[in-house]
Amino acid sequence: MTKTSKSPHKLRFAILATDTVLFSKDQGGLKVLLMKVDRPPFYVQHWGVPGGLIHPKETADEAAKRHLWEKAGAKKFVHIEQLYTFSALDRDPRGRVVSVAYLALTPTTDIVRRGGSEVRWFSVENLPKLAYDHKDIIRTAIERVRSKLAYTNIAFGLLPEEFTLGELQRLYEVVLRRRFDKRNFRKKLFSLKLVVGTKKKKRAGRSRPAELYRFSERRHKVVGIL
Amino acid sequence: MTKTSKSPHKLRFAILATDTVLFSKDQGGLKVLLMKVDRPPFYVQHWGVPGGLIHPKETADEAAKRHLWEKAGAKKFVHIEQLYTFSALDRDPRGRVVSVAYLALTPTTDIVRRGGSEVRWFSVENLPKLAYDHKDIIRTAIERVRSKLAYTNIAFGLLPEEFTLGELQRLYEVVLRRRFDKRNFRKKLFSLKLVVGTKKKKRAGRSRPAELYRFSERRHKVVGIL
DNA sequence: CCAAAAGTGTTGTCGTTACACCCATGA
DNA sequence: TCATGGGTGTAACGACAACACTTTTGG
Repeated sequence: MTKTSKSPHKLRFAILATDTVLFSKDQGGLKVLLMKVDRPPFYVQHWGVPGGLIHPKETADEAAKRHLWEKAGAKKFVHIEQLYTFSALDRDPRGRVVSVAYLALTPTTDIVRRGGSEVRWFSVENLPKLAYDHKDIIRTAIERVRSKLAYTNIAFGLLPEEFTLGELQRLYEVVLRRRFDKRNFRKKLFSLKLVVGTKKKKRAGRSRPAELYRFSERRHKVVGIL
Repeated sequence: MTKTSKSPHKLRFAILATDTVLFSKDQGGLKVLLMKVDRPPFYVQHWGVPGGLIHPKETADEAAKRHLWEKAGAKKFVHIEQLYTFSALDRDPRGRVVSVAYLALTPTTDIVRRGGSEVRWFSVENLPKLAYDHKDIIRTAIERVRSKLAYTNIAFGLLPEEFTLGELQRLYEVVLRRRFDKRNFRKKLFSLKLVVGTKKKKRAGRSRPAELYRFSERRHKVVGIL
């Protein structure tokens, strides 16, 4: 029973937006992409996740992808999924805005600078002042990523096509804030046939070169890992 | 970065609604509450889940609860959670309506008849013609309930305060469409301390009376059951 | 006494954990 | 040759699966 039409203006009180939490990782840990928001009187020198209005002729998914590209210059995100819809009355002090939030993952920290506001990656451990309800949105997104690492293969969204098992394990360790046993971790990935070895080696620094692996499937798949 | 205000009318093209999939169970299995929709030319003799507009002064959650009560007379639902936001352009042929869908659970099949359209419980195995995208919404809701039975205690939403372990097990069996071993099933529930016995007995028909149990906590809690 | 569902323990298997040493490389 | 991270197997333990008989009641 979705309701109605002829749509008097009174029914169309709300503005619809999307907000997308885009994650990447570097050796330090999980990063979120934020843009500077500088809107007195409420949000001077605050930051927020990229987002914007949904247009009349696009779905929420389309809007999320478009804004990621237009606002933040992020194009190569590998995974995007709907996160939650935030509808608190006062989430935007300027008026009623309902936002469909998304979670996206990218293997790189490269972003194309396009006009507009400053864009930066922040460590999730050390976020700046956030505008609107973006703190809630980001918290929800972090919880989602954490839980999904445990029972899906989404890690592929945060790693390049080829990676070492050390990199993969470090990803799990920094995001989930716990340590794993190297041998058991590898055994699990192999027994689930989640990764396959290429024959290539990657040398890094002064230590023994590691074999490069790739995910056997690079689409979202639920498989109990932990 | 939720956007903007002063809100010219052009920005407010969409109508916001909620749609709620309310489940209950009887001995046959999972039931969904549907209301008759009779809107020529598209949806003659179709059915849909209860829902309606979000008001300017309420959140999506509030709207979902209100409509469950106002439209369907369902008051005693025990659990409600946001499911997914559906925003396809043509989901409502009369105009752009974005719907925040909810999933709710109730232990009883009682509903208070209030004015308006006919309201009925349908088995999820045998749904009628559905209006709008309600087939998608219901499918999504069924998947969600199934997966949540496996790793949370939401079953409490579908059972009365006191129930027998046979009832609980049958609930799992009909919803997940598989059989469980009685002893292992009970062992698991006890070892997780999910249920506690009252001393009361329930006699049913001509067989041995079963002890009544209750959930040790009746709030949503994630615990690996299966 | 028969039918129907409730209730109760043990054993084998398989997955998870814990654990320590050698290898290849660059400095 | 030393420091760094890569790579490998095994044994103990615990969780899960399989399995059958006795109990209580109403008819």
